[in-house]
Amino acid sequence: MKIDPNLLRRVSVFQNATDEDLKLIAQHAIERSIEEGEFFFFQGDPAIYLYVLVSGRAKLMQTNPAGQQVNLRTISEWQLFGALGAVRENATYPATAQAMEQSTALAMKSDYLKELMQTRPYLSFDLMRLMTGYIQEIQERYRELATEKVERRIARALLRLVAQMGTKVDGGIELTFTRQDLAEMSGTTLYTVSRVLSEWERQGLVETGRERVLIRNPHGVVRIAEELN
Amino acid sequence: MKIDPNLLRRVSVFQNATDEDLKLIAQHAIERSIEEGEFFFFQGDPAIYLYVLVSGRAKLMQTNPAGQQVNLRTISEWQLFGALGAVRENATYPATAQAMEQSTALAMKSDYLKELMQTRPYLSFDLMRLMTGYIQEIQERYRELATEKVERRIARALLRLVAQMGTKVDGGIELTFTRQDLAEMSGTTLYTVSRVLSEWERQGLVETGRERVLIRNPHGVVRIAEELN
DNA sequence: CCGCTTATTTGCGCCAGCGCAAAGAGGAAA
DNA sequence: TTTCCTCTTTGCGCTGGCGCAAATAAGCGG
Repeated sequence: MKIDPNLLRRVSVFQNATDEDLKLIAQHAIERSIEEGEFFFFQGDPAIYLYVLVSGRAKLMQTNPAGQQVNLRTISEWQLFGALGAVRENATYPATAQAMEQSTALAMKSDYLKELMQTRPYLSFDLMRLMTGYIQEIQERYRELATEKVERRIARALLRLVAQMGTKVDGGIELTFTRQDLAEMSGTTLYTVSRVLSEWERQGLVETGRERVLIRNPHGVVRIAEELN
Repeated sequence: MKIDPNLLRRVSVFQNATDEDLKLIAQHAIERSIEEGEFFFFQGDPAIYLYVLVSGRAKLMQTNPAGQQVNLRTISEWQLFGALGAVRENATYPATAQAMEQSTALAMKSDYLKELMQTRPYLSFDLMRLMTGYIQEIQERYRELATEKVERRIARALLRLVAQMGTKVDGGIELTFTRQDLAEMSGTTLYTVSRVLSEWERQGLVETGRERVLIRNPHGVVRIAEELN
Protein backbone atom coordinates (compact mmCIF):
# COMPACT_ATOMS: atom_id res chain seq x y z
CA MET A 1 0.00 0.00 0.00
CA LYS A 2 1.35 3.37 -1.00
CA ILE A 3 -0.66 5.74 1.07
CA ASP A 4 -2.28 5.92 4.44
CA PRO A 5 -6.00 5.47 3.83
CA ASN A 6 -6.80 7.84 6.67
CA LEU A 7 -5.25 10.69 4.79
CA LEU A 8 -7.82 10.16 2.08
CA ARG A 9 -10.54 11.35 4.36
CA ARG A 10 -9.27 14.86 3.76
CA VAL A 11 -10.61 14.58 0.25
CA SER A 12 -14.07 16.09 0.31
CA VAL A 13 -15.54 13.37 -1.87
CA PHE A 14 -14.28 10.70 0.49
CA GLN A 15 -15.26 12.35 3.73
CA ASN A 16 -18.16 10.00 4.32
CA ALA A 17 -16.42 6.86 3.13
CA THR A 18 -15.98 3.91 5.45
CA ASP A 19 -12.49 2.86 6.53
CA GLU A 20 -13.00 -0.20 4.38
CA ASP A 21 -13.68 1.93 1.32
CA LEU A 22 -10.71 4.15 1.94
CA LYS A 23 -8.53 1.08 2.09
CA LEU A 24 -9.88 -0.10 -1.23
CA ILE A 25 -9.34 3.28 -2.76
CA ALA A 26 -5.80 3.47 -1.44
CA GLN A 27 -5.08 0.06 -2.87
CA HIS A 28 -6.27 1.07 -6.27
CA ALA A 29 -4.34 4.29 -6.42
CA ILE A 30 -0.88 4.80 -7.76
CA GLU A 31 1.31 7.75 -7.09
CA ARG A 32 2.45 10.05 -9.83
CA SER A 33 5.06 12.77 -9.59
CA ILE A 34 5.05 15.72 -11.90
CA GLU A 35 7.67 18.41 -12.30
CA GLU A 36 6.81 22.08 -12.31
CA GLY A 37 5.35 23.10 -15.62
CA GLU A 38 4.62 19.54 -16.71
CA PHE A 39 1.16 18.15 -17.22
CA PHE A 40 -1.08 15.61 -15.54
CA PHE A 41 -3.28 15.48 -18.59
CA PHE A 42 -4.35 17.53 -21.55
CA GLN A 43 -7.71 18.75 -22.61
CA GLY A 44 -9.03 16.15 -25.04
CA ASP A 45 -7.12 13.16 -23.65
CA PRO A 46 -9.25 10.13 -22.76
CA ALA A 47 -10.24 10.59 -19.13
CA ILE A 48 -9.01 7.27 -17.84
CA TYR A 49 -7.66 8.42 -14.51
CA LEU A 50 -8.82 10.80 -11.89
CA TYR A 51 -6.41 12.39 -9.46
CA VAL A 52 -6.06 13.54 -5.91
CA LEU A 53 -3.32 16.06 -5.40
CA VAL A 54 -1.14 14.98 -2.50
CA SER A 55 1.46 17.70 -2.55
CA GLY A 56 2.25 20.76 -4.62
CA ARG A 57 -0.09 22.93 -6.60
CA ALA A 58 -1.68 22.60 -10.01
CA LYS A 59 -3.98 24.53 -12.26
CA LEU A 60 -6.82 23.50 -14.49
CA MET A 61 -7.00 25.50 -17.66
CA GLN A 62 -8.61 25.70 -21.07
CA THR A 63 -6.86 26.66 -24.24
CA ASN A 64 -8.47 28.02 -27.35
CA PRO A 65 -7.34 27.09 -30.86
CA ALA A 66 -5.12 30.17 -31.00
CA GLY A 67 -3.33 29.10 -27.84
CA GLN A 68 -4.66 31.69 -25.42
CA GLN A 69 -5.57 30.15 -22.15
CA VAL A 70 -7.78 30.76 -19.17
CA ASN A 71 -7.40 29.40 -15.73
CA LEU A 72 -10.47 27.59 -14.53
CA ARG A 73 -9.32 26.73 -11.07
CA THR A 74 -6.22 26.09 -9.04
CA ILE A 75 -5.90 22.84 -7.22
CA SER A 76 -4.36 22.49 -3.83
CA GLU A 77 -3.61 19.51 -1.63
CA TRP A 78 -6.27 16.86 -1.18
CA GLN A 79 -8.43 18.18 -3.92
CA LEU A 80 -9.85 15.84 -6.51
CA PHE A 81 -9.42 16.71 -10.17
CA GLY A 82 -10.02 15.09 -13.53
CA ALA A 83 -13.11 13.41 -12.11
CA LEU A 84 -15.61 14.37 -14.78
CA GLY A 85 -14.52 11.30 -16.70
CA ALA A 86 -15.78 9.05 -13.95
CA VAL A 87 -19.29 9.81 -15.05
CA ARG A 88 -19.47 9.70 -18.80
CA GLU A 89 -18.46 6.79 -20.96
CA ASN A 90 -15.40 7.39 -23.08
CA ALA A 91 -15.08 10.85 -21.70
CA THR A 92 -12.18 13.13 -22.46
CA TYR A 93 -10.78 15.68 -20.07
CA PRO A 94 -12.46 19.02 -20.69
CA ALA A 95 -9.42 20.90 -19.41
CA THR A 96 -5.67 20.64 -19.06
CA ALA A 97 -4.03 20.10 -15.67
CA GLN A 98 -0.58 21.57 -15.22
CA ALA A 99 1.67 21.44 -12.16
CA MET A 100 2.53 24.91 -10.91
CA GLU A 101 5.25 23.44 -8.73
CA GLN A 102 6.69 19.98 -8.39
CA SER A 103 3.68 17.95 -7.34
CA THR A 104 2.56 14.45 -6.57
CA ALA A 105 -0.88 13.04 -7.00
CA LEU A 106 -2.70 9.78 -6.54
CA ALA A 107 -4.12 8.42 -9.74
CA MET A 108 -7.08 6.10 -9.80
CA LYS A 109 -8.98 4.62 -12.71
CA SER A 110 -12.19 6.48 -13.37
CA ASP A 111 -13.88 3.16 -13.92
CA TYR A 112 -13.03 2.04 -10.46
CA LEU A 113 -14.63 5.05 -8.82
CA LYS A 114 -17.63 4.50 -11.02
CA GLU A 115 -17.84 0.93 -9.82
CA LEU A 116 -17.64 2.00 -6.21
CA MET A 117 -20.35 4.57 -6.70
CA GLN A 118 -22.75 1.93 -7.96
CA THR A 119 -23.17 0.61 -4.47
CA ARG A 120 -22.26 3.61 -2.36
CA PRO A 121 -24.78 6.43 -2.71
CA TYR A 122 -22.85 8.69 -0.37
CA LEU A 123 -19.96 8.70 -2.81
CA SER A 124 -22.21 9.84 -5.64
CA PHE A 125 -23.64 12.46 -3.38
CA ASP A 126 -20.35 13.83 -2.31
CA LEU A 127 -19.14 13.93 -5.87
CA MET A 128 -22.31 15.71 -6.92
CA ARG A 129 -21.82 18.17 -4.11
CA LEU A 130 -18.38 18.89 -5.46
CA MET A 131 -19.78 19.35 -8.94
CA THR A 132 -22.52 21.71 -7.87
CA GLY A 133 -19.85 23.73 -6.12
CA TYR A 134 -17.92 24.01 -9.36
CA ILE A 135 -20.98 24.93 -11.29
CA GLN A 136 -21.81 27.69 -8.90
CA GLU A 137 -18.32 29.06 -8.87
CA ILE A 138 -17.86 29.04 -12.60
CA GLN A 139 -21.29 30.53 -13.18
CA GLU A 140 -20.44 33.31 -10.85
CA ARG A 141 -17.13 33.92 -12.54
CA TYR A 142 -18.85 33.89 -15.88
CA ARG A 143 -21.18 36.60 -14.74
CA GLU A 144 -18.30 38.56 -13.34
CA LEU A 145 -16.41 38.38 -16.57
CA ALA A 146 -19.47 39.51 -18.49
CA THR A 147 -20.49 42.35 -16.24
CA GLU A 148 -17.68 43.55 -14.00
CA LYS A 149 -14.76 45.81 -14.70
CA VAL A 150 -11.26 44.50 -14.70
CA GLU A 151 -10.15 45.95 -11.40
CA ARG A 152 -12.95 44.28 -9.54
CA ARG A 153 -12.34 40.97 -11.25
CA ILE A 154 -8.72 41.07 -10.19
CA ALA A 155 -9.75 41.86 -6.64
CA ARG A 156 -12.10 38.91 -6.64
CA ALA A 157 -9.56 36.55 -8.09
CA LEU A 158 -7.18 37.64 -5.35
CA LEU A 159 -9.77 36.99 -2.67
CA ARG A 160 -10.52 33.56 -4.05
CA LEU A 161 -6.83 32.81 -3.91
CA VAL A 162 -6.64 34.03 -0.35
CA ALA A 163 -9.44 31.69 0.65
CA GLN A 164 -7.85 28.80 -1.13
CA MET A 165 -4.18 29.14 -0.44
CA GLY A 166 -3.32 32.35 1.31
CA THR A 167 -0.80 32.11 4.12
CA LYS A 168 -0.91 34.56 6.99
CA VAL A 169 2.37 36.30 7.65
CA ASP A 170 3.16 39.33 9.72
CA GLY A 171 1.78 42.37 7.99
CA GLY A 172 -0.82 40.61 5.89
CA ILE A 173 -1.63 37.62 3.77
CA GLU A 174 0.83 36.28 1.29
CA LEU A 175 0.14 34.69 -2.08
CA THR A 176 2.49 33.12 -4.55
CA PHE A 177 1.88 33.31 -8.28
CA THR A 178 2.82 35.26 -11.35
CA ARG A 179 1.03 38.20 -12.91
CA GLN A 180 0.30 35.91 -15.82
CA ASP A 181 -1.45 33.43 -13.51
CA LEU A 182 -3.57 36.14 -12.01
CA ALA A 183 -4.38 37.47 -15.46
CA GLU A 184 -5.60 34.06 -16.56
CA MET A 185 -7.71 33.82 -13.44
CA SER A 186 -9.41 37.13 -13.98
CA GLY A 187 -9.74 37.11 -17.73
CA THR A 188 -7.32 39.88 -18.55
CA THR A 189 -3.67 40.39 -19.51
CA LEU A 190 -0.53 40.42 -17.45
CA TYR A 191 -0.02 44.09 -18.35
CA THR A 192 -3.30 45.12 -16.88
CA VAL A 193 -2.75 43.04 -13.76
CA SER A 194 0.64 44.65 -13.32
CA ARG A 195 -0.79 48.14 -13.67
CA VAL A 196 -3.61 47.46 -11.26
CA LEU A 197 -1.32 45.96 -8.65
CA SER A 198 1.05 48.89 -8.99
CA GLU A 199 -1.81 51.27 -8.39
CA TRP A 200 -2.91 49.29 -5.35
CA GLU A 201 0.60 49.37 -4.06
CA ARG A 202 0.62 53.15 -4.37
CA GLN A 203 -2.55 53.15 -2.27
CA GLY A 204 -0.93 50.91 0.34
CA LEU A 205 -3.33 48.03 -0.18
CA VAL A 206 -0.71 45.50 -1.20
CA GLU A 207 2.98 44.97 -1.50
CA THR A 208 4.23 43.21 -4.59
CA GLY A 209 7.28 41.26 -5.57
CA ARG A 210 8.37 38.67 -8.04
CA GLU A 211 5.76 35.89 -7.99
CA ARG A 212 4.42 37.25 -4.79
CA VAL A 213 1.72 39.55 -3.48
CA LEU A 214 1.38 40.53 0.13
CA ILE A 215 -2.06 41.83 0.96
CA ARG A 216 -1.61 44.53 3.57
CA ASN A 217 -5.20 45.63 3.73
CA PRO A 218 -7.58 42.77 2.94
CA HIS A 219 -10.56 44.90 3.79
CA GLY A 220 -9.56 47.40 1.17
CA VAL A 221 -9.42 44.68 -1.44
CA VAL A 222 -12.84 43.44 -0.37
CA ARG A 223 -14.15 46.96 -0.78
CA ILE A 224 -12.96 47.02 -4.37
CA ALA A 225 -14.42 43.58 -4.97
CA GLU A 226 -17.82 44.31 -3.51
CA GLU A 227 -18.59 47.98 -3.58
CA LEU A 228 -21.36 49.19 -5.82
CA ASN A 229 -19.27 51.19 -8.30
CA MET B 1 -52.17 11.61 -11.44
CA LYS B 2 -51.44 14.72 -13.44
CA ILE B 3 -49.04 13.54 -16.08
CA ASP B 4 -48.36 10.49 -18.15
CA PRO B 5 -45.30 8.87 -16.60
CA ASN B 6 -44.09 7.77 -20.00
CA LEU B 7 -43.56 11.34 -21.06
CA LEU B 8 -41.08 11.67 -18.23
CA ARG B 9 -38.72 9.38 -20.02
CA ARG B 10 -37.90 12.28 -22.31
CA VAL B 11 -36.13 13.89 -19.40
CA SER B 12 -32.50 12.94 -19.72
CA VAL B 13 -32.11 12.30 -16.01
CA PHE B 14 -35.02 9.88 -16.05
CA GLN B 15 -34.09 8.02 -19.21
CA ASN B 16 -32.97 4.94 -17.32
CA ALA B 17 -35.70 4.96 -14.74
CA THR B 18 -38.05 2.03 -14.37
CA ASP B 19 -41.72 2.44 -15.15
CA GLU B 20 -42.32 2.06 -11.48
CA ASP B 21 -40.01 4.97 -10.71
CA LEU B 22 -41.58 7.19 -13.32
CA LYS B 23 -44.94 6.55 -11.79
CA LEU B 24 -43.64 7.53 -8.39
CA ILE B 25 -42.11 10.64 -9.80
CA ALA B 26 -45.29 11.58 -11.63
CA GLN B 27 -47.25 11.12 -8.44
CA HIS B 28 -45.00 13.44 -6.55
CA ALA B 29 -45.00 16.17 -9.12
CA ILE B 30 -47.36 19.10 -9.33
CA GLU B 31 -47.89 21.25 -12.33
CA ARG B 32 -47.11 24.93 -12.30
CA SER B 33 -48.00 27.47 -14.95
CA ILE B 34 -46.03 30.63 -15.38
CA GLU B 35 -46.80 33.61 -17.57
CA GLU B 36 -44.28 35.14 -19.92
CA GLY B 37 -41.82 37.25 -18.02
CA GLU B 38 -42.71 35.77 -14.66
CA PHE B 39 -40.38 33.68 -12.56
CA PHE B 40 -40.12 30.09 -11.45
CA PHE B 41 -37.66 31.04 -8.78
CA PHE B 42 -35.08 33.65 -7.93
CA GLN B 43 -31.43 33.38 -7.28
CA GLY B 44 -31.06 33.04 -3.53
CA ASP B 45 -34.45 31.45 -2.84
CA PRO B 46 -34.36 28.19 -0.87
CA ALA B 47 -34.12 25.42 -3.44
CA ILE B 48 -37.07 23.39 -2.30
CA TYR B 49 -38.38 22.33 -5.68
CA LEU B 50 -36.80 21.20 -8.87
CA TYR B 51 -38.60 21.55 -12.18
CA VAL B 52 -39.11 19.85 -15.48
CA LEU B 53 -40.29 22.18 -18.21
CA VAL B 54 -43.29 20.67 -19.95
CA SER B 55 -44.13 23.43 -22.38
CA GLY B 56 -42.82 26.84 -23.25
CA ARG B 57 -39.34 28.20 -22.85
CA ALA B 58 -37.40 29.62 -19.95
CA LYS B 59 -34.03 31.06 -19.21
CA LEU B 60 -31.64 30.68 -16.33
CA MET B 61 -29.80 33.84 -15.51
CA GLN B 62 -27.60 35.51 -12.97
CA THR B 63 -27.88 39.08 -11.85
CA ASN B 64 -25.17 41.17 -10.30
CA PRO B 65 -25.78 43.65 -7.50
CA ALA B 66 -26.09 46.46 -10.04
CA GLY B 67 -28.84 44.60 -11.88
CA GLN B 68 -26.99 43.63 -15.03
CA GLN B 69 -27.71 40.09 -15.99
CA VAL B 70 -26.21 37.26 -17.95
CA ASN B 71 -27.99 34.35 -19.46
CA LEU B 72 -26.55 31.05 -18.33
CA ARG B 73 -28.73 28.77 -20.37
CA THR B 74 -32.09 28.55 -22.01
CA ILE B 75 -34.37 25.73 -21.07
CA SER B 76 -36.59 23.96 -23.50
CA GLU B 77 -39.18 21.24 -23.12
CA TRP B 78 -38.36 18.21 -21.01
CA GLN B 79 -35.29 19.74 -19.53
CA LEU B 80 -34.66 19.62 -15.83
CA PHE B 81 -33.79 22.82 -14.01
CA GLY B 82 -33.32 23.99 -10.46
CA ALA B 83 -31.87 20.62 -9.56
CA LEU B 84 -28.71 21.74 -7.84
CA GLY B 85 -30.68 21.99 -4.63
CA ALA B 86 -31.35 18.29 -4.68
CA VAL B 87 -27.78 17.73 -3.65
CA ARG B 88 -26.85 20.19 -0.96
CA GLU B 89 -28.67 20.63 2.31
CA ASN B 90 -30.46 23.94 2.65
CA ALA B 91 -29.33 24.96 -0.77
CA THR B 92 -30.48 28.12 -2.47
CA TYR B 93 -30.93 28.49 -6.21
CA PRO B 94 -27.74 29.82 -7.72
CA ALA B 95 -29.64 31.43 -10.58
CA THR B 96 -33.00 32.92 -11.49
CA ALA B 97 -35.40 31.08 -13.80
CA GLN B 98 -37.67 33.24 -15.90
CA ALA B 99 -40.30 32.15 -18.41
CA MET B 100 -39.61 33.52 -21.89
CA GLU B 101 -43.09 32.60 -22.97
CA GLN B 102 -46.09 31.25 -21.12
CA SER B 103 -44.80 27.95 -19.76
CA THR B 104 -45.75 25.03 -17.62
CA ALA B 105 -43.47 22.89 -15.56
CA LEU B 106 -43.65 19.96 -13.21
CA ALA B 107 -42.41 20.79 -9.75
CA MET B 108 -41.05 18.13 -7.45
CA LYS B 109 -39.55 18.45 -4.00
CA SER B 110 -35.78 18.30 -4.12
CA ASP B 111 -35.87 16.11 -1.05
CA TYR B 112 -37.91 13.53 -2.84
CA LEU B 113 -35.44 13.20 -5.68
CA LYS B 114 -32.69 12.96 -3.12
CA GLU B 115 -34.54 10.15 -1.43
CA LEU B 116 -34.98 8.30 -4.70
CA MET B 117 -31.33 8.65 -5.52
CA GLN B 118 -30.33 6.97 -2.29
CA THR B 119 -31.41 3.63 -3.66
CA ARG B 120 -31.16 4.18 -7.41
CA PRO B 121 -27.59 4.68 -8.55
CA TYR B 122 -28.60 5.21 -12.16
CA LEU B 123 -30.49 8.33 -11.14
CA SER B 124 -27.43 9.78 -9.48
CA PHE B 125 -25.43 8.90 -12.52
CA ASP B 126 -27.76 10.49 -14.94
CA LEU B 127 -27.95 13.61 -12.84
CA MET B 128 -24.18 13.72 -12.65
CA ARG B 129 -23.97 13.31 -16.36
CA LEU B 130 -26.22 16.32 -16.73
CA MET B 131 -24.04 18.28 -14.34
CA THR B 132 -20.82 17.43 -16.10
CA GLY B 133 -22.46 18.60 -19.30
CA TYR B 134 -23.23 21.95 -17.71
CA ILE B 135 -19.77 22.26 -16.32
CA GLN B 136 -18.24 21.64 -19.68
CA GLU B 137 -20.49 24.06 -21.44
CA ILE B 138 -20.08 26.86 -18.99
CA GLN B 139 -16.33 26.35 -18.85
CA GLU B 140 -16.18 26.62 -22.57
CA ARG B 141 -18.28 29.73 -22.58
CA TYR B 142 -16.11 31.19 -19.88
CA ARG B 143 -13.07 30.65 -22.02
CA GLU B 144 -14.84 32.14 -25.00
CA LEU B 145 -15.78 35.22 -23.08
CA ALA B 146 -12.23 35.65 -21.86
CA THR B 147 -10.46 35.07 -25.14
CA GLU B 148 -12.74 35.52 -28.15
CA LYS B 149 -13.93 38.64 -29.87
CA VAL B 150 -17.51 39.67 -29.76
CA GLU B 151 -18.45 38.68 -33.30
CA ARG B 152 -17.34 35.12 -32.75
CA ARG B 153 -19.11 34.87 -29.43
CA ILE B 154 -22.33 35.96 -31.04
CA ALA B 155 -21.86 33.39 -33.79
CA ARG B 156 -21.35 30.70 -31.19
CA ALA B 157 -24.34 31.71 -29.15
CA LEU B 158 -26.38 31.56 -32.34
CA LEU B 159 -25.13 28.08 -33.12
CA ARG B 160 -25.88 26.87 -29.62
CA LEU B 161 -29.39 28.18 -30.03
CA VAL B 162 -29.72 26.44 -33.37
CA ALA B 163 -28.76 23.15 -31.78
CA GLN B 164 -31.12 23.64 -28.93
CA MET B 165 -34.17 25.15 -30.47
CA GLY B 166 -33.70 26.04 -34.09
CA THR B 167 -36.56 25.20 -36.44
CA LYS B 168 -35.89 24.42 -40.07
CA VAL B 169 -37.91 26.48 -42.48
CA ASP B 170 -37.55 27.02 -46.18
CA GLY B 171 -34.52 29.14 -46.78
CA GLY B 172 -32.74 28.40 -43.53
CA ILE B 173 -33.07 27.91 -39.82
CA GLU B 174 -35.24 30.14 -37.76
CA LEU B 175 -34.72 31.32 -34.21
CA THR B 176 -36.93 33.38 -31.95
CA PHE B 177 -35.50 35.76 -29.39
CA THR B 178 -34.66 39.39 -28.84
CA ARG B 179 -31.35 41.14 -29.39
CA GLN B 180 -31.23 41.60 -25.66
CA ASP B 181 -31.48 37.83 -25.12
CA LEU B 182 -28.70 37.17 -27.54
CA ALA B 183 -26.60 39.87 -25.92
CA GLU B 184 -27.01 38.24 -22.53
CA MET B 185 -26.03 34.92 -24.02
CA SER B 186 -22.85 36.20 -25.56
CA GLY B 187 -21.76 38.63 -22.91
CA THR B 188 -22.24 41.85 -24.81
CA THR B 189 -24.85 44.57 -25.32
CA LEU B 190 -27.94 44.67 -27.47
CA TYR B 191 -26.36 47.48 -29.52
CA THR B 192 -23.42 45.41 -30.50
CA VAL B 193 -25.60 42.42 -31.32
CA SER B 194 -27.74 44.59 -33.52
CA ARG B 195 -24.75 45.99 -35.36
CA VAL B 196 -23.23 42.56 -35.92
CA LEU B 197 -26.47 41.08 -37.19
CA SER B 198 -26.94 44.02 -39.53
CA GLU B 199 -23.48 43.46 -40.92
CA TRP B 200 -24.21 39.75 -41.39
CA GLU B 201 -27.42 40.62 -43.12
CA ARG B 202 -25.50 42.84 -45.54
CA GLN B 203 -23.28 39.82 -46.24
CA GLY B 204 -26.31 37.63 -46.84
CA LEU B 205 -25.62 35.30 -43.93
CA VAL B 206 -28.84 35.96 -42.10
CA GLU B 207 -32.14 37.71 -42.37
CA THR B 208 -33.39 39.53 -39.31
CA GLY B 209 -36.69 40.69 -38.00
CA ARG B 210 -38.35 41.59 -34.78
CA GLU B 211 -37.56 38.83 -32.26
CA ARG B 212 -36.46 36.66 -35.11
CA VAL B 213 -33.33 35.61 -36.96
CA LEU B 214 -33.35 33.46 -40.05
CA ILE B 215 -30.00 31.87 -40.70
CA ARG B 216 -29.63 31.68 -44.46
CA ASN B 217 -26.10 30.38 -44.52
CA PRO B 218 -25.32 28.27 -41.46
CA HIS B 219 -21.95 27.33 -42.83
CA GLY B 220 -20.99 30.96 -43.02
CA VAL B 221 -21.87 31.42 -39.37
CA VAL B 222 -19.86 28.35 -38.46
CA ARG B 223 -16.93 29.84 -40.32
CA ILE B 224 -17.09 32.95 -38.18
CA ALA B 225 -17.45 30.85 -35.04
CA GLU B 226 -14.55 28.55 -35.78
CA GLU B 227 -12.07 30.13 -38.12
CA LEU B 228 -8.64 30.98 -36.81
CA ASN B 229 -8.96 34.75 -37.05
C1' DC C 1 30.08 37.48 -8.18
C1' DC C 2 28.68 37.07 -13.07
C1' DG C 3 25.70 36.01 -16.67
C1' DC C 4 21.38 34.11 -18.04
C1' DT C 5 16.67 33.49 -17.76
C1' DT C 6 12.36 34.75 -16.46
C1' DA C 7 9.20 38.04 -14.35
C1' DT C 8 7.73 42.77 -13.97
C1' DT C 9 6.91 47.57 -14.95
C1' DT C 10 5.54 51.38 -17.68
C1' DG C 11 5.23 54.62 -21.74
C1' DC C 12 2.63 54.94 -25.74
C1' DG C 13 -0.70 54.50 -29.29
C1' DC C 14 -4.70 52.47 -30.68
C1' DC C 15 -9.27 50.44 -31.38
C1' DA C 16 -13.14 47.31 -30.20
C1' DG C 17 -16.96 47.76 -28.13
C1' DC C 18 -19.90 50.51 -25.02
C1' DG C 19 -23.91 53.26 -24.28
C1' DC C 20 -26.65 57.45 -25.01
C1' DA C 21 -30.06 59.34 -27.81
C1' DA C 22 -33.14 59.58 -31.26
C1' DA C 23 -35.42 57.75 -35.06
C1' DG C 24 -37.64 53.78 -37.30
C1' DA C 25 -40.54 49.39 -37.50
C1' DG C 26 -43.50 45.78 -36.34
C1' DG C 27 -47.44 43.93 -33.72
C1' DA C 28 -51.35 43.95 -30.98
C1' DA C 29 -55.28 45.84 -29.17
C1' DA C 30 -58.97 48.97 -29.37
C1' DT D 1 -57.14 52.64 -38.82
C1' DT D 2 -54.95 54.59 -35.10
C1' DT D 3 -52.49 54.32 -30.97
C1' DC D 4 -49.26 52.45 -28.06
C1' DC D 5 -45.71 49.66 -26.70
C1' DT D 6 -41.77 47.26 -27.36
C1' DC D 7 -37.99 46.02 -30.15
C1' DT D 8 -34.45 47.46 -33.30
C1' DT D 9 -31.20 50.29 -35.79
C1' DT D 10 -27.59 53.55 -36.25
C1' DG D 11 -24.87 57.95 -35.65
C1' DC D 12 -21.64 59.66 -32.51
C1' DG D 13 -18.24 60.23 -29.13
C1' DC D 14 -15.67 58.16 -25.76
C1' DT D 15 -12.71 55.18 -22.98
C1' DG D 16 -11.12 50.91 -20.81
C1' DG D 17 -8.10 47.93 -21.60
C1' DC D 18 -4.96 45.71 -24.98
C1' DG D 19 -0.39 44.76 -26.48
C1' DC D 20 4.13 46.11 -28.31
C1' DA D 21 8.58 47.41 -26.93
C1' DA D 22 12.06 48.49 -24.01
C1' DA D 23 13.91 49.05 -19.56
C1' DT D 24 14.39 47.04 -15.02
C1' DA D 25 14.53 43.67 -11.38
C1' DA D 26 14.95 39.29 -9.20
C1' DG D 27 16.46 34.71 -8.77
C1' DC D 28 19.47 30.79 -10.06
C1' DG D 29 23.25 28.13 -11.48
C1' DG D 30 27.92 27.89 -12.00
